[in-house]
Amino acid sequence: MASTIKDVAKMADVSISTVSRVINDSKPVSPEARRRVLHAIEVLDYKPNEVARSLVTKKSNIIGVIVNDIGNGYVSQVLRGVEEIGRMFNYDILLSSSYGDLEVEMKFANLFSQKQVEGIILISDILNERLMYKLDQIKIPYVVINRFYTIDQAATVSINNKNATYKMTQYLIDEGHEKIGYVALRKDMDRTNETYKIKGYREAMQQNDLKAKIIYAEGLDQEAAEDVIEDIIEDIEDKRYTALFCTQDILAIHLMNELSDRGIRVPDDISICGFGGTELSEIIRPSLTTVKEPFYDIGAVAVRKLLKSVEAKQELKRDTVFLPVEIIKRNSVKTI
Amino acid sequence: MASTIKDVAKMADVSISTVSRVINDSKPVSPEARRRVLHAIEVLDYKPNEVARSLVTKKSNIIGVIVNDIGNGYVSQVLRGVEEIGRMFNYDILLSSSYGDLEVEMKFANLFSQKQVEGIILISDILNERLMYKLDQIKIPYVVINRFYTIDQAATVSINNKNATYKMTQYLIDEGHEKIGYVALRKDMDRTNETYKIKGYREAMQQNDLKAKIIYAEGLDQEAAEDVIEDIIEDIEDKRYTALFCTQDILAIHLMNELSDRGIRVPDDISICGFGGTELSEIIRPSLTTVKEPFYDIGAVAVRKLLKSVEAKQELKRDTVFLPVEIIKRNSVKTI
DNA sequence: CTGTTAGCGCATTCAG
DNA sequence: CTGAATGCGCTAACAG
Repeated sequence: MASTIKDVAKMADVSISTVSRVINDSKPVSPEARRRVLHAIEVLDYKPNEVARSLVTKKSNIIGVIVNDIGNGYVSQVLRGVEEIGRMFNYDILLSSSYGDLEVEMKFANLFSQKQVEGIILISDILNERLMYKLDQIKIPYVVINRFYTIDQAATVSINNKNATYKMTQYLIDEGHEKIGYVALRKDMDRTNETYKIKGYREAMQQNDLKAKIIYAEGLDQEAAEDVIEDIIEDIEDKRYTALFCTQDILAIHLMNELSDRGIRVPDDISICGFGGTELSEIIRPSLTTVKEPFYDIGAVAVRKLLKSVEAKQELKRDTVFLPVEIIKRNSVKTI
Repeated sequence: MASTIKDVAKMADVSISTVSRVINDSKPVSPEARRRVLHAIEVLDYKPNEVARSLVTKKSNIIGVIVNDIGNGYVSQVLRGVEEIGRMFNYDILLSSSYGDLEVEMKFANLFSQKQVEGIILISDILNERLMYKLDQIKIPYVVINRFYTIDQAATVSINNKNATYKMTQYLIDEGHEKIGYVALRKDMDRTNETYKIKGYREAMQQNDLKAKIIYAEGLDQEAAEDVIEDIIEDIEDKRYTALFCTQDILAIHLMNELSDRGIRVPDDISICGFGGTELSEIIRPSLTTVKEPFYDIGAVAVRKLLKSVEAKQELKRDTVFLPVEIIKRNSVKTI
């Protein structure tokens, strides 16, 4: 059995209050008593029981993180930021993965609430409004991180999607491209960031007197990429596109694969760029020119926002913090 | 303020013991009392405080997971298994990332111990013997998951590395390859699994009267791949290798990239295969033939082993559980 | 079946 | 500066 504050008190021949005081440095203790206490702590290898402490202080120093899927590269990158900054604030992370099940997420919220987490971070690709409503009800502060959906009613950290696609489109134009297609994801579009992304693209095209052309994909996987390519293969062969700007790296990569299977070379025959800046985009050949989202920073800023409000005991501001993106210029885009 | 057991008792007009009994279903309660309690719980939206409960039951239902880096794909895949199975046992996960700092890992162990975790899972690429020693001392059961190092003194889950490389080598031979090189990682080799991997490869070669040839890489990154290729480029051009078996997927992919840069086609000019079965191996073109390590299962089995021993309150068996691997046949290997 | 009591390990009044 | 006493929210004897 691990030793308790009582054991230390007995050994140091003081009361448990005194021991508590030297541990927390909460009130003056005579040098002599302190010495004895410290010595006893050392000898007994005493470590305060955080559970007992939490019960009385009502501070668990734990935040809950509910993610869609830890195995997802995006999620785990954001999680890095959350974990590292959380730790700087002396908070531990209770982690759970919902695999997209909304009901499961609700259960986790309850569980975490029972474990007295001081706040929750949601990292997901889906939107769970009921969960947010519930968290509001039980008054647990939370920050939402969602790559796809636009969140308005909660504290969240994101990038300026419109600005991001604008910049990339402008970059392509600066490289001499005029026939640029944007491959968008058609899914729940009215509530997702895709709307903003398309706006940024359109705006850049318009301002350069270029014609915007949106190509819709039904998903991000290989199959979706195949469909897209089949739809536009003739246009590509007829050189009616010099560049394709994809809404996600993974889709861009699948597109490149499909193109390559059909003997179309990137970037010689057509330029491709992505969005995300995932690890993949760097390793793939040709390496992918892409918009780098600051995943780590998003997590870091979110947790900082959360914990600052927790520590200050004042309500979380329900706004969106926007972080800057970076255009990573690599080899999938050719200068014309 | 959230409601407590007292509030429920008062509202249901029973004692707190009765409330506790219906919550835990620990002792018979009259239907009438139960009804009233349940009603009160419903109305007050009462949720038991797990911290208080932990304090008295001495069960936190939390396990600590110390990882090298959550951002690492291997780690996050294993973590999936740990999380999902842990949850089946009704355990939550306290997560921390050490980024390879041994001292930091020691601190986490202390922290977790103070938070009364019931066990710890170590997922790492490095070896921290002091940490294991410490966990033994403070008597926290733990399971080690380490892709690289061979662990003998602790409970661990792994694959049979020798058998795995044997099988892949045999597969290559079955495909008609005779001049097969094995690209190994030269680093701490006497304590890592590389030794076993090489053994498996050698054995398969020997049994087929083929000459084994080990090529050493100094790392897994692009630079290391470049060095390897430079070392053996002439041998490759002279067709003195028909296949290269790489000790890790990522290295195989970098190798493929380097080869492609030099105009050598995979698998037409040379076959390549990897080890790991990471997401990358599937997406890359040509898709990589590889040994698939069951990352998810490794995590799942590890946590099951840990929790079974915890629940049974009997000491963890300090052995290695071996899980089967699978040869994934894709397009980077050509039949000769 | 039920209520009273003690106590988990600790922080924090309140006297001294 | 220090100790005794109280209670955080809950479970688990114990007595009825």
